[in-house]
Order: sequence, then C-alpha cells, then structure tokens
Amino acid sequence: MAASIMDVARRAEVSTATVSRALRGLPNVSAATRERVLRAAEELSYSVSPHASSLASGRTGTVGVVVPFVNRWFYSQVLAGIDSVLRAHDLDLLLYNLGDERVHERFFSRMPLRRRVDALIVLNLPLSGAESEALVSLEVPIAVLGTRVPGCWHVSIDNAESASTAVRHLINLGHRRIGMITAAPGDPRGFTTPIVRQHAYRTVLAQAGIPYDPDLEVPGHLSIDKGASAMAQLLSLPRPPTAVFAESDQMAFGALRTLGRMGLRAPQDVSVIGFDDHETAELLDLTTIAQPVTHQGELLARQILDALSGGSEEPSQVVVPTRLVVRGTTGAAREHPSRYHSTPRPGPEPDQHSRTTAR
Amino acid sequence: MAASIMDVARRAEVSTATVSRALRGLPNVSAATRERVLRAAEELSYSVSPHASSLASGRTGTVGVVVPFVNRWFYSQVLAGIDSVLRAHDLDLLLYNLGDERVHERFFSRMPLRRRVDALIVLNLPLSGAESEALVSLEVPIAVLGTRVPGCWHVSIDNAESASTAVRHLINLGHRRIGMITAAPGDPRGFTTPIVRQHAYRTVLAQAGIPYDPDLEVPGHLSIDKGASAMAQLLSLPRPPTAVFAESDQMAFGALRTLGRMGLRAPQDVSVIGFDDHETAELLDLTTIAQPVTHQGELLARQILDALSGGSEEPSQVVVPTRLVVRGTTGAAREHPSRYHSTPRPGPEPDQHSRTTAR
DNA sequence: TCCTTCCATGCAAGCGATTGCATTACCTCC
DNA sequence: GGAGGTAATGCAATCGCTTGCATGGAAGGA
Repeated sequence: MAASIMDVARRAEVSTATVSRALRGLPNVSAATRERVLRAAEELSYSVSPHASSLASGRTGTVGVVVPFVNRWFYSQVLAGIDSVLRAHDLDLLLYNLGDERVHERFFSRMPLRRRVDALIVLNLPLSGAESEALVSLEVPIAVLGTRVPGCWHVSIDNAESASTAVRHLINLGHRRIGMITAAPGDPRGFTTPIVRQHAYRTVLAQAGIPYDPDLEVPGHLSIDKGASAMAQLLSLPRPPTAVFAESDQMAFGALRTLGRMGLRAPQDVSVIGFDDHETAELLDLTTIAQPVTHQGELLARQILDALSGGSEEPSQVVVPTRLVVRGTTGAAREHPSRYHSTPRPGPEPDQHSRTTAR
Repeated sequence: MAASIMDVARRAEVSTATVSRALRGLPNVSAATRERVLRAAEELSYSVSPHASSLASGRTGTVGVVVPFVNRWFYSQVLAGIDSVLRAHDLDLLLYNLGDERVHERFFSRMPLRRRVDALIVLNLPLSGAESEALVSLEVPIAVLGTRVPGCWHVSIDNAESASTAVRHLINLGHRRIGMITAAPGDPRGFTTPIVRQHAYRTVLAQAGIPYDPDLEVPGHLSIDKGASAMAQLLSLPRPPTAVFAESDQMAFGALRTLGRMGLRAPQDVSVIGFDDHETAELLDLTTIAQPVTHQGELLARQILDALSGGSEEPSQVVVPTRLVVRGTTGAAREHPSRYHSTPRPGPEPDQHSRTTAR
C-alpha cells in the first residue's frame, strides 16, 4: 500500500499541513523540519496523490492536448515539442486524438476534460463556432495552433506569405502555368488554412498577370495517394502545368510518385514544391516551405505556462517564420511546355544537370 | 461555476448517492429516478469531477502510455491504435514521452504516475532491471510492446523469424555477400530486439553456408542519416555486399540515399530490404518486412482492458505475424559483384528493367 | 394477515490532500 | 518587563465524489 501524507506526518512528527508545505517548498517551514519531512517521505517512498491534491487545491497539474491525428508526422512533431516543455515543468499531458468523425463529435458532446485539465492546447483542428465556444466555456487558458479563436492564445505561421513565396518561387523560375494541389474542398467548419493558401496562390498569379484557371486547382486531401491522383489529374489536362505547388509535402510525395510512374522527372518535366519540410522531403530532394514544427509545439506550451502563472494577461499571438528550402524538384521552366517527350520512354535520358542549377 | 453532484441531487430531489448510482448506470435505481437524475444533470450540464471520483473510488480512469519517441512514425502509429481503443472505453490517455536521457532518468527516479493511472502501456523501451521492477512495483497491470517483462502483458512480433525471412529473401535471390545495418551497438539496458534480429541474421547466413564477416554488420542507429553513413561504410569495404538488410525502414531510406548519391541503383547494384513498412516505403518502392503497427497498439490497449476488468488473469502474450512485402529494391544477385561500374557516372544508363523482375 | 425478501434510496464515513485561521514560541524594541 | 511582531506549526474544514450499511416500503409466500 502506498504511503499517505498521514504516514509521513507521523514519521516526521509533524502535522499533515506541515508535510504538505514542506514538500511543496512553501516558505514558513523551518529548515530542520523540512529536512525531517523530506527524509521521512524519502524513506516511505511517498508521493502525493495527484487526485487528492487537485481535489483540494483545484489545480490538476494537467494540460489537455487535442490533436486531429497523432499518427501524422506534423502533429506528432508538434506533440513532441509540447511534451518537452510541459514535462520540464512537471505538467502532465492528457492526449485526445480526434482522428475520426465519431470521436470528434463525442468529444464535443461530452466534453470529457471539463474539470480535468488546467489548460488546453488545440492543434489545427477544424472547429465549428459551437465547438470553439464549448472549449472557451471550459474556462481554462487555451492555446490554439493554426486557427484563430477569440480569447485564446495562438501560434501560427503566416500562411498567406508562405504560400505566396512558394508560388513566387515558381514564377521566378519562369513558370507561367502553375497548378496547385490543395488540402480539401471547402470544409464547412472553420479550417481556414487551405483557404488562405489558395487565396494567396490566386493573388500571386494575378499579380504576375497570369490568368486564373480553375482546372489547375485540384484537391489532394493531405494524403500521399490523393496527392498522387491530383497530380495525375493535372497531367491529363489539355495544357498541363509546368510547375505544381502542393500545400503539404505528403501530397507532393504523391505527386512525385505519379510523375515517376509516368516516366516524367522533376524538375525537367514538371517542377514541384511542397509545404512543411517533412522529414522525407530531404530524402526525396523536394523543394518546400519549411516551418518550424517542434518549435511551434514548444511555443504553445510556453504560452500555456505563461497563462497559468501570469494570471489574466492578454492572450498573445505568435507568428513564426517559414523559409523556402530549395532542393532538387524545382527548376527553370522549359521553353516549349506543350509536350513532355521528344522520345518515348523507356530509353536513355541525359543525366540531371539542373539540380545544381536549382540550388 | 461548474455544477457539483449536490446541485444535481437537489434538483432531482434525491441524495447524492442516488445521483452517483444513476449516472454510472448501476442497478438498484428505479427507471423513473434515473430518468429524473439524468435530466437534472443534463440541464445543469453537469459532469463528474474525475478527481473527486477517483479519490473516492481508487480508480483513475486513466492509462499511462510511456513512449520513447512520440515523433517517430512507428510509435505515433502505435499510439493512435492505443488511443482508439482506450477512447472507445472512456479511458484517458496520459502520455509520457521519454525521448531524452534526462527525461528518462527523471521519470524513473520520480515515478510520476504512481497513483495516477490504473494501468500502464510501455512501448519498446530499453529498460534496466531496476526500471522494470520500478514499473512492476506500481502494482497496476502493465502491457509492454517488444520487450518481455515478467508479470506483464505483452505484444510483439516474432523478430527472429521476421529477420530470418528478410535475410532468406536475399539469399534466395542468389546473394551471398549480405550486409546488415543494425539498430545500435549493445545497449547495456535490456533492449533485446536488435540482438535477436542480428542473431537471426547470423544464423540464417550460417545455415546457408555463408561465412560470417563482422565487417558486414554496421550500426545505423535507427535514423536516416546514420543509415546513410552505414551504407557508405559498407560500400567502402574491399568486398562490398551485393545486398543489405536494414532493420528499420528509416535506415533503409538512408541507405538508398547513399546509393543514389553514389550513382548506384537498387536492386541492380545493391539490393536493399528494410523493416516496418513505413508509410514512405511504398513511395520509395522499398522491399520490407511489414508489421501491423496500429494493430499492435490496439492489442496492447485491449490487453489492458482485459486486465482491468478480468481481475487476476494470467498475463497473456500475443505474437503478431509479419509479412514480407516485395517491392522494387531487391532483385537477383549479379554475376560478378566485384565492381559496380563498367562506365563511370555521370552518363547514360539503361532504364531499370529488373523492377518487374523483382515483383 | 403476518412474516420474509428484495428493491430503491438515504446516511454518513471515508478518499488524501490543501489552506485559512488560530496558536504558540521567540525576538525585538521601547 | 510588557507590547507588538514575526516565524513556525497545528487544527479542522473543505474539495466532490463513492460505497458499506441502515432503512423503509412494497411484493410475495404461507
């Protein structure tokens, strides 16, 4: 049986109140007494009951983290960042993975973390108005990644600027026919990131005097396979793009696969740029927009720490910078983009030279 | 202020005891009363205080999950599996990411989940004897992935058989000079998986009458970069291998990168087989040993559920099957493996034909 | 009709901490 | 030497629930 605070009190010959204070490092405890209490606790290998403690104090020492998909690279990275900071401050991490729709609904209908957490971190979740209200009504500090929710702390990247950079990179390489593989078609809930990026894509094209062509926007649903299909669709257009911006690396990977299977190469035939700087991006030599992933998790956790200690500060909003990482899948536009091959595949092809060019 | 059980009791005009029983679906509550209580709870949007509840009952409704690296693909997949099962049974998931050494030590010295969880799931962690004892001394059911710990539930793959299959696959393709990129050099703690696999590798070679060559075993530390270096090292041997078994896909990816950078191809120059069937494996057309990842997580969670409900059953041990997935990076051994190139790179090279051969 | 059973419910004692307030002891300063 | 302070400690209420036991009433059996 685990020792209780009473056992420690008896052994140290003090009251439980003193034990509690000594163990938590409060002032008003003499050095000698503290020493005695610590020893007693040590000898009994005592540890406080977190439940009793939070029942009495009202604090839970726990932060809830709500994630759409733990098993996706991006979220697991962010999670690692959050964890490292929370852990360093002895806060526990209660994980809620909302992957599937049913779980998502159930979560919001039952609100299982009411009274269970001191604060909440929400990752990049499409939230309906009612849902964000439900969260706010928990009356704990909330830090949100990606989406902006009134009254909540907030970390994000500048999606408009980042997407613009990606598209501008392609334009600067001479491309005029530029496709975009988008995340998803209009989600009714407030998942604004794809919308912002798409808008940036259109704006930059317009600024460059390139006419808008809806056929060049194809949804890839953030997955490799769907990204692959999206690329296939783009390549089957009467006038296929010479460059493609995929708003996630995963989709870009799919796009590259399609390219490979069709015997085409990046960047000679089609330039491809992704978004995220996924760990595999380097492996595949994918040009992409890098965002600091783990770091965003750390920032979120730090905001929570501030909120928890600082009291009633104004929620802060942090925008972290992204950066264009040029690798081997983007290159100068070809002169005559109307057809891909002069000679049919298979057959000998010149070695890639433009890789060096691209760097 | 959140409503307490007292408020509900008053509103439903019953005692708190009855409220408690009604809400938890215990028998001994009349249908009419239950109805009344549920309505009252609903109207007050009441939810039980988990802390008070577990303080009173001794159950926490929480399962601790200890993970070495949440941000690695494998673990995040397993975690998703665990989560889905726990969630379905309304158990909370308390995450402990033990990534770095300091966190690991601190975890075991403070045992922060004493009294905090009803059960524990430990993923593939290298544990010293003292550490596993510390876990067992928590006196809660424990399910362990990978390593076997006496008295604990257990899920794993048959590492010996799986590794043997991988090596046999290479031998059957005619390879005689087969390298292995191993996880890590002897970890003092009980991380046995790499040892078992290495042993299988040696055994199978011996059975095939292939002499043992220690130079062909190179550590790749489970990372892409280290895997890449390992491959480089293998290729710089006086007699390089014609095939390589990397005991994780990540390391295999690194190996493929090295191959690519050296202008070599898989499988024409070197066959490569990985382990895990990482999501990127398909993308890179990597032959590998697939293990059911998410499923193992589900199994672990289910074992915990059994343990929690069943009482004092004997801990069960489940071994899940793996399967060889032949893709494009393994192929028949070349006839004269002493040199790779007749012509130096760069230069035109014939298209890969053997891909079809390999399938 | 009276005595058992049994079901539904209430009472109240915990569960193991935290914390406001009271108390004691010891200084310090006039 | 007494008033006023301060630092260290104890007392006991409290947090919000669960649960063993007691109780009352209705149903069933003889």
